[in-house]
Amino acid sequence: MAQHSGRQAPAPYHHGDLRRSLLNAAEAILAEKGVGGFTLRECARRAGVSPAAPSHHFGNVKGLLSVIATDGYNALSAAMVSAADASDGSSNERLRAIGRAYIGQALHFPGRFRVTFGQNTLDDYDADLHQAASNCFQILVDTVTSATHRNAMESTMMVWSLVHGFVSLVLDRHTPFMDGCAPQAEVIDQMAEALMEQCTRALA
Amino acid sequence: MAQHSGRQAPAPYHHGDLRRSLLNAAEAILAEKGVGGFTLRECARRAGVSPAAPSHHFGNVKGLLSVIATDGYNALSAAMVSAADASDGSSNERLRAIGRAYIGQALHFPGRFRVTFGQNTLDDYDADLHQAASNCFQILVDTVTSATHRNAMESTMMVWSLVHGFVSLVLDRHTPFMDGCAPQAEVIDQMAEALMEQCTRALA
DNA sequence: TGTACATCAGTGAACGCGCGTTCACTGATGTAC
DNA sequence: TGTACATCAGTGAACGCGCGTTCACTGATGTAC
Repeated sequence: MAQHSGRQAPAPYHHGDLRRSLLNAAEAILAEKGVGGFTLRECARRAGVSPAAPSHHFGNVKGLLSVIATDGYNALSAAMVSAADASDGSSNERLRAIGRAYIGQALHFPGRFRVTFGQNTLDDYDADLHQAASNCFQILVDTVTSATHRNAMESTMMVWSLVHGFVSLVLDRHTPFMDGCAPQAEVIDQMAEALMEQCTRALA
Repeated sequence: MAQHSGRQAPAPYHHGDLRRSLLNAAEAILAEKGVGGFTLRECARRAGVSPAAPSHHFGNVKGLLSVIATDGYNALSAAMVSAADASDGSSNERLRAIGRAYIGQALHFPGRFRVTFGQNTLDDYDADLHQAASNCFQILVDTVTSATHRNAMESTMMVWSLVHGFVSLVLDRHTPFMDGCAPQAEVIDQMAEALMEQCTRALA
């Protein structure tokens, strides 16, 4: 790769940052084709390296997908926390904020979302992955709990199921509410907002 | 295949009912491995025929999956209608009944559910498929509409997202509410019931 | 500062594999006369 | 009823393909002295 203009982060090795490039390529493929359409060879191809290169960074295909899933949980946790903190601070607004954050992360990073929450073909004993998933769920539980007087677990699953179902339907193109009209982000956002509104009402 | 005891439906051809056997095998594979793990060859293997046999009934792999998806929509429609009719008839009970029916179909026939609602690799121009999907959605819309005074489309997406998200999380093993305890159907049913209760409250 | 060596990132060819589909075929079933 | 023929379900070998991973390797970078 030729260097572009200006000072960049020093390219430490041959490629620069192949690990990052491979992860980016992987997310792009996952977004386009889903987990079932992902191959390590295409990932290498898009990053411009030989098919053997990824093994130096991730071992094998499960290793790479596990890293993406872990990153996905951590990014989602960070997005939810910062959205809640940026809200007006009422427990209800915090709840809506993390709902929006979940939907936003899924729709903006569908590749990551699909491997994070899709049918699990990852290493069941990856400690980092478990920890990241557990942290993420805890953020949801805590926020929901402080926004409702109802059963905490039921309320949490209510919120989670709702936002998870919505983004799943949107990503998988089951969107009859958009019939005909081109997939405009605005229509989706409005619907998401309406769902969160109904949801907080149910938990009030 | 040797005939078993007693009179059976007459075996019309060589295999008997290969078409049905292939569909059953396909659903089993899809339930175990998801759409990404499905192969036509394994399907033929499980049905006990050569790899070329399925092409006589379905053309190719997309053809088979499209039939399963169409069947999935039709079975879901039938299940929702009969559940609603078997309820006490109040619009709220009808709504809960179809919610339960959706969850029940998905959890009892996960293979079918995954291909019906998963990331779409099917023929976009399959008229039967479109019709079945459209009918199915209409049943949902009609039932929801008569159970709420709120915006029909928003309410419909609320119910659909909720049940769809819940079964997706359960099928993909994201069930922290069952932490540790073996996956008991009872725990899942209780949670589903609680979610439907909260949902109908939101729409009341 | 120079030099020898260890480490490490990436190469490219090769492996064995299972896949979807095609093909000419076989043999059973159905039908016209 | 018998017979010739058409139809149809399923066979099994073969095809070309892309896959994940392995392997010995190359050449750049880092380090000890």
